[in-house]
Amino acid sequence: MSNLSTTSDEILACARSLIVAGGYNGFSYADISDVVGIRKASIHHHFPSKVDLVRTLVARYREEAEAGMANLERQVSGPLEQLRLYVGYWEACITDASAPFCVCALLASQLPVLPEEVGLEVRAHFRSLSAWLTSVLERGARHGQFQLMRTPRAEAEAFMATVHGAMLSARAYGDPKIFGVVTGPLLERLAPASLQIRS
Amino acid sequence: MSNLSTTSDEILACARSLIVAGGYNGFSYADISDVVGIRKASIHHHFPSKVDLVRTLVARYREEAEAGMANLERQVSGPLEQLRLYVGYWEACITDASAPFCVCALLASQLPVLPEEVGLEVRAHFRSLSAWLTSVLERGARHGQFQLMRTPRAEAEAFMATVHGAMLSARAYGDPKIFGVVTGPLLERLAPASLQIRS
DNA sequence: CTCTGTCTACCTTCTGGTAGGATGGCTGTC
DNA sequence: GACAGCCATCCTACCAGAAGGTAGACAGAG
Repeated sequence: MSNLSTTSDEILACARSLIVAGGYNGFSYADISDVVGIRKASIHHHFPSKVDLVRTLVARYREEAEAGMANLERQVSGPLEQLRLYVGYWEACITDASAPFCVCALLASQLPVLPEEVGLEVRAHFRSLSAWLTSVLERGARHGQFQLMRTPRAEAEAFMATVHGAMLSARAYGDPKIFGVVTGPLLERLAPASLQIRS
Repeated sequence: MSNLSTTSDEILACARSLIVAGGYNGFSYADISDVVGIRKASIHHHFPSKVDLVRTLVARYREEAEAGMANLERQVSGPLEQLRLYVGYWEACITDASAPFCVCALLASQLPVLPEEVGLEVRAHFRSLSAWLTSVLERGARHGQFQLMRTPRAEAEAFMATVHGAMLSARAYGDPKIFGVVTGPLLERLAPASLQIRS
């Protein structure tokens, strides 16, 4: 508990970036071993199996995501501003290429070949993100800041799907700007210019 | 050239469904061998390397996609109806679970770990799909059937991203209906009820 | 008699995983 | 303070199986 970055943290961070690049079957213990500078067997000491490693990694990712949402709830008042910051977060990640894809979105695409335990964590992330977006949209609609054409839930699902699709397109084109092109209009549509003055 | 379904066609079809399930690193020659009922070595006779197999597979997928778009251009007059059929095609694929994901969308998510030749084909698909959607939206806007809030290109990118995101969500939730929930409003937004009468 | 498609048999490298030994810090006891 | 024991971490060495791929034999069709 002494140093800020323990070996197991390093392993998790490394595995995360490898998963973001290529998914569950896109990396091996040997890859981590190369990057972290540790033997394969030592990784097994921290995470007995690959499933353990990835389950832990996704669980931690989920915690961070929930913490991020809670933070937006506490520190940001306006629903529109909350969504803007959420999208802005990803725009920054993609632009600086630090983590240009959501771990759970990537893993979800391979759900059929994922170990069950990992799949469950991935699904849970989708549910919790969708639930938060739903609550933000609902509040925005109540306050008259958003004009929803559907139920908050449906709009939230569409919002989430579009953000994920925008990540994919940015990767496919190899152009971070496309993420902004796709997500920008999303916010404008929810809150037409006439309602945006107060934000 | 005698039978309608040659061995190499069977291999391609099998590989396609395996890729749709788990991506490039999610299947092996042995998996195909099991399904098709042929030895691994025989697969190598048709496709010397895995890269050959997947490149061919994606190239063929692209041909089919272009043929599908050309077909819509020829046989369907209204831009709105074209988009409706495009979305409906995927809705059907997802509902009957026959091919519940776009091969290129799935591969695009793993672009960083894809062999370069495959990556090029995948990108080409994104460009051609986006170009077709742009032209459909442009035509619809000219004819007054669509109300675009952005350039046709930007709307096309958003449309494509949302469809891909909807596939992902349907998979994540394990619920085909979510695809319709997300994509339905897409069309309504482009062509508000007041303009939809004629379609 | 060649060419296509399939086979068996084999190779090399990678993969996730295990066994067991060295090191070194922490704790409890005298 | 010295010492024993314990435990966490990392190591070397190994394993079985899966990965993609090759060599060469055989059968049948043209």
